[in-house]
Amino acid sequence: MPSVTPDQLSQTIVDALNALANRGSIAVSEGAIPAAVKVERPKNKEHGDYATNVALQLSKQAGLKPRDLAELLAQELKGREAISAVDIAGPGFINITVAAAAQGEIARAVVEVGSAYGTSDRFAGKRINLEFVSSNPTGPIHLGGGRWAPVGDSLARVFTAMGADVTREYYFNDHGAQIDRFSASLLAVAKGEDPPEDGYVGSYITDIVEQVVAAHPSVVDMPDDQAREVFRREGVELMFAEIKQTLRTFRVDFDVYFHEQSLHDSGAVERAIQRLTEMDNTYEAEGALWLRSEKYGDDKDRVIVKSDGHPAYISADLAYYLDKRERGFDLVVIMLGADHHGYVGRLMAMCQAFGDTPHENLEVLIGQLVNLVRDGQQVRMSKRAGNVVTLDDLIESVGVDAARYALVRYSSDSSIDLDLDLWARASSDNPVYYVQYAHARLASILRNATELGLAPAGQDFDPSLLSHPREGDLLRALAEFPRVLAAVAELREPHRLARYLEATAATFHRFYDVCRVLPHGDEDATDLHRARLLLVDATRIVFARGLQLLGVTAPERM
RNA sequence: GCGCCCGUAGCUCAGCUGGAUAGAGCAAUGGACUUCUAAUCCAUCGGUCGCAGGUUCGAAUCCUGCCGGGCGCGCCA
Repeated sequence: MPSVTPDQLSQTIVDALNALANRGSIAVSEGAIPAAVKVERPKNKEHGDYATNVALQLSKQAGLKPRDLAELLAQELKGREAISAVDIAGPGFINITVAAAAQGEIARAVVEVGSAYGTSDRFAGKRINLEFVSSNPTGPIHLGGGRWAPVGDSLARVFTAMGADVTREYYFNDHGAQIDRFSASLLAVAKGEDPPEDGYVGSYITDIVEQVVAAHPSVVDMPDDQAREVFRREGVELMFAEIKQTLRTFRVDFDVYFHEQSLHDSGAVERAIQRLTEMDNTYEAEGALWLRSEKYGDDKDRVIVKSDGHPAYISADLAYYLDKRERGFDLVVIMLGADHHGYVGRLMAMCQAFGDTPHENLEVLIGQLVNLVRDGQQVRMSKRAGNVVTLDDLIESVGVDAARYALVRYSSDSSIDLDLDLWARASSDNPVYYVQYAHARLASILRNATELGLAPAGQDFDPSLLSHPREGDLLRALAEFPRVLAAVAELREPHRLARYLEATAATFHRFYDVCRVLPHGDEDATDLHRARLLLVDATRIVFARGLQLLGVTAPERM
């Protein structure tokens, strides 16, 4: 008997609908029957293992009352293999109970494919560029951009699991006025002066000055222009190194570190502007060159070359986007903090001005702000950075696993307050420990089984033995995993994976509480022991894979 | 003034892109370890889903208008 996943159940229902239509039992036209129907897991256990609302959806077209259509469909489904009971409830829901044997097969199916379980080819052939964090090299990574570090990385991992060809990219804004302010700030501190207006402050500035002076003692005797240049070059280099180190510590490995300066040096900016001009998407006015962004949905037209002849900030973004597309990416995703959401309109307009399709070739994801809370008080100032809270602050307070998990656990649409005391705690209050503990427990059972010389059921596996309600719950949870990964990829929402793992951890702990896996003392091992061991094996695989996709370690012991 | 995000239990947040009696953790109270990790489990308590309309078989979810909070609205980057 094949295993029953929600997708397979959906297919079974579609087949049943087609059978009814072909027989003329329902008057639904060929194309009206969907390729897939919604199969849900009812919250109420009395509503079976799975439920579908398809009778409610199709009743109007079929010219039948929902319950009558449900009745016809239920009769059609009843004879099907793997389905043990079909009931109609409420306005026309069809509640399905799956045969234990078919459900038990899920354990075998998971173990057979191992860590590949849940992957698919739905993004096969798609080349995706993910740009995230992209914190300026004028200071440590702040939490606005830092929130995207684990989220973007996790998305990359899931896209890859869906067959996509993914590039993680970090954009260094190492050109322009802010870098000037940065080097001016370094110089001022070196000379014992107050930093300039809009300058950068914080102990990290002093650190950099000390390092630059130590490496280049002569800098203190240079004229300001020369000294500023040394501070600029060396200071930015030190910030690059520090940012990369933070990311490495955080287990976020970028494939490309892209420097804004290179777009200006290579002439890419001019080429992009020329391209837009050829497409009649620019015009000159008031001494500046403008992009016709309003025509493509932006609030207003935007200056791309200022009246002083210097390119505006957006000009590099034009060139950068074009560069990504020319490198062959079908989809360009840019992840920004909420403080940059005002930029979305012009980015989308830019995309369209190049002849591309917004939301298809370019997506901009906005992450709301992250606050840190300690002792019930919002952490406002960083020792390091003076005016912002940094990713390093979070990592130092709670560790890499908890920091990654805490940032990836919530919808990016919500601003969040992270309680540092909670996330630093090694207890069940802390969701990351709760999930990791489930994995450690599973690993422990498998370890003990090995010591007992007991192996999971193999060819002789009898899936119908896994008939305990807790086993059914756990099997259905495992069957959800592919759907969860698909939702994460489609919606670009990795927090769904974290929530799934938490719910599945709870399901597993409940199973563990009442279903003894290994034989007691000198008891002989039965087929049930070995079947449950297979289920444990499958569950551990899902936790290991899920945690890996979140970039969080899956400990063997805790 | 305009735009984006949020508003769900005392607190922190989910809610499978419209489904059935709205969920979890924490906090509070009371239980469960001679057996695979108690970093666990069970029970109880806790709600006008910000407010008001609308759409339909059905709305926390979609639409409109208010209220409240966050963040933005530059020839800065």
